[in-house]
Amino acid sequence: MKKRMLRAMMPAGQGEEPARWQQQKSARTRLRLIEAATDCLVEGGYARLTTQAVAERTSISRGAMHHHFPTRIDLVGAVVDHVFYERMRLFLEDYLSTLARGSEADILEIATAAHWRSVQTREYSAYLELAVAARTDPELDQFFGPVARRYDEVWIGEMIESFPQWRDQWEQMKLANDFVSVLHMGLLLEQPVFGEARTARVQALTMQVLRLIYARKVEA
Amino acid sequence: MKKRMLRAMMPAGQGEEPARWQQQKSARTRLRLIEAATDCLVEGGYARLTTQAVAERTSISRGAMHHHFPTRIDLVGAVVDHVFYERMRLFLEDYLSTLARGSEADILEIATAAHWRSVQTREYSAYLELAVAARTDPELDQFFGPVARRYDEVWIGEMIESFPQWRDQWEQMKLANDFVSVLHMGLLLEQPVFGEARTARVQALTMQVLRLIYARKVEA
DNA sequence: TCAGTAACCGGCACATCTGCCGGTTTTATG
DNA sequence: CATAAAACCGGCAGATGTGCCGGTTACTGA
Repeated sequence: MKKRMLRAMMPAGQGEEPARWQQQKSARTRLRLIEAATDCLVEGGYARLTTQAVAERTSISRGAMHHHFPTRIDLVGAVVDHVFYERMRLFLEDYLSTLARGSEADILEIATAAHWRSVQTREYSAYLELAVAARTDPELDQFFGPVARRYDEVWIGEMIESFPQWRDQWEQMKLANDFVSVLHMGLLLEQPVFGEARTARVQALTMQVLRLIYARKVEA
Repeated sequence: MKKRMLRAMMPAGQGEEPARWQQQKSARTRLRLIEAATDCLVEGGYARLTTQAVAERTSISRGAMHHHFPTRIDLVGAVVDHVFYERMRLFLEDYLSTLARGSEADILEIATAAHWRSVQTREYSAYLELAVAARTDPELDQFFGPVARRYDEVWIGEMIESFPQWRDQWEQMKLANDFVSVLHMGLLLEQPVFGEARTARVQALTMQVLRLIYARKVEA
């Protein structure tokens, strides 16, 4: 089930804790470093994701950091994996719990609202920073590109599992999915200029389009 | 007419060339610096927009640069103005010339295609870099935010002039406009993952939605 | 208990970028 | 032609970031 799909995005060596205490401590330190690096990313952009800042923030010496991540790009690579994994995990957690709570709204609206919330998380901000930076930084893209494509595949599988209603129209579902992804990303970036009212109107339009796609009133 | 609207976005002191040769030379040097800075932005992101790189690229000494732009942020501010101005100018140039060429496609399709092309220009890449960097850099946002809002206002005026067909439904037009802006931005960023086929499908859907908005088949 | 290994420490050398400065050349003006 | 002003030059100090290294401490396994 979902857990198996999500697991496909899990960063290597982060499964259930192993018996060795040293490895456990190591994993905990790695995670602290990755989390701090993500903070830097969100607060200052890719350029301010610096080894020094991460060391200070975690109170971990640069030497210890060098032991876990010999170079900056090693850390960045780990951040890429972690951000994608957390992004999907957080969305699924939110979506499934909202669904379980049994809202009166229909599933299309629940899913879209959950996706919009997921786009406003710090993990998505981190993703955005990485995506834009990868456009101009081949070294980063070397990590980012493959993981992004993998994420896309896993995501599609996840959606197929989560939306049995679209069973006999997977193509429509994929289109609807791409549509919302693209639209929410742009909306997030234009939000500061648009303000609340215009943002809400575009979101209302989005819902109408999704219903049209589902009802096959527009051709995919 | 359009020229007056566009002029509202023109960077200060860049009108018709003045008689003084020295001012002319100064303006030319400033422009060379700004253009080079834009190149840096597009090729390496906001972080790689560095005074050194600009100096090297233009073969202008750092001293001379310091005369025109005392600090880096001064240069960045000029870049912001220039990028927004050029972005609008290029779109209008493309759109109006396509229109004048008298294509058989309808105006909605022409405008949307022109907008998609405009999103793929280096000026739009520069805009994107600035927009994302401004999210985490207050110093940059101090320049970017106001200009972005101003651009938005001027753009709306420009659209009202360019689309008399929407005369009695400006609200629909604005919604359609926001919709396309947001969608093309997201599409540009997701393109590397989506590939050509999925990108084209979302674009086809976009055209259908625009026609529905125009025909008032969806409520704004 | 006693090597051996993993985790951690902090300093050094090197590179890059920024802001600032004194000085030089070119153009404008009376 | 002389004087001022604008445009240009290149070097300096200071700050920041990176990779690397020898050394120290904590844990592991025989």
